[in-house]
Amino acid sequence: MGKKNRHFHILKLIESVNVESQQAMLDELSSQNIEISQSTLSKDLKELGIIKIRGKEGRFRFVQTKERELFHVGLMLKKELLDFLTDSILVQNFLVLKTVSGNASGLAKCLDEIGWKEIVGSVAGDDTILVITQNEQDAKSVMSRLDEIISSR
Amino acid sequence: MGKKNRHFHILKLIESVNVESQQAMLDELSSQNIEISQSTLSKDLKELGIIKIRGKEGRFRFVQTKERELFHVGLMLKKELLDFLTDSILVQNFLVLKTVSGNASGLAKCLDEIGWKEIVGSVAGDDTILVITQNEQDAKSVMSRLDEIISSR
DNA sequence: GTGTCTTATTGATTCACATGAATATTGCCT
DNA sequence: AGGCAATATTCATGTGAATCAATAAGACAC
Repeated sequence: MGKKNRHFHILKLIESVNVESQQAMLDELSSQNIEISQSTLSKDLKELGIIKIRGKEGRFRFVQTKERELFHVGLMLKKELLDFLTDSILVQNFLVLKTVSGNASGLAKCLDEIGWKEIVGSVAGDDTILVITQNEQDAKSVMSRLDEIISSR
Repeated sequence: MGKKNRHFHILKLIESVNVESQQAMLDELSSQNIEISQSTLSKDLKELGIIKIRGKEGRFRFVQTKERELFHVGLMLKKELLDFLTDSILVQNFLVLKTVSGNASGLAKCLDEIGWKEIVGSVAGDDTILVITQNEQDAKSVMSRLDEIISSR
């Protein structure tokens, strides 16, 4: 069972079951045949941006912080969604992004969430995204930021 | 420069420039500051399913085979798109797949292209895919195939 | 503060993957 | 067939990620 899948299960876990400690999580995961050590779990939680808080009645809960969700979105952009980007064209203060068919909307949403300040908004079809910026400078900036991420893959 | 990005450039290359040998490719790539050995290129081409054929006038060309494009789609499903799958629900001969918002269409297209025989067709919205099969048995089969891929990530 | 339960970090290890040099194989021309 | 150019494969190596055991650090009750 891979790491990604384990993360998926951990996220499910903190939403549904009431776990109050990492040990409880380990037990739950174990019952799903996911056997990991406490140190690995601790790192997983860190990666996922999950923290422990004290809810009502003094009970503990684990929740995912917004910052880290965003961090996660950033990773997603880097590792996955950009694989579907096939072309980018600069047109004045617009950036036209071409993607593998069907993936424009997903990539556009991701760009939205990441909230780069240069981007005013975007419209997505099936395989094309129109990214709108205030001026040509900003459009260029977005393009180079994307290029940078892409070439590091 | 990562492998994925290199693959991207190689695919671009065989569409635009007329390269008739791996050596020519290496030179082209080199002019883009991508320096790799011939053995690495050979492996890249294999992964991408690119073969050498003799076109008109006896000139050689490199093209991507359909089989390998499909293989690539399979990898994409495995490595990337399935990350956006958050839930799957079996309803008689339907499978309802929930995804991260915006990614339903991309995943559905991928499933279409992969052409599993159990799948009659699919409809995708923003975050939901309805996969239609002939009967409950087929729907179950699709679900377990997806599960298998997911848990191996 | 002390002790205990919980979580984070460190250090060592393993493992998979990517790569290039060297070599083998293939395919083609004569 | 022989020989050459192009491509594929093998083998050894390096690198980074993932993991766990052990330990440190932190939180909290008393």
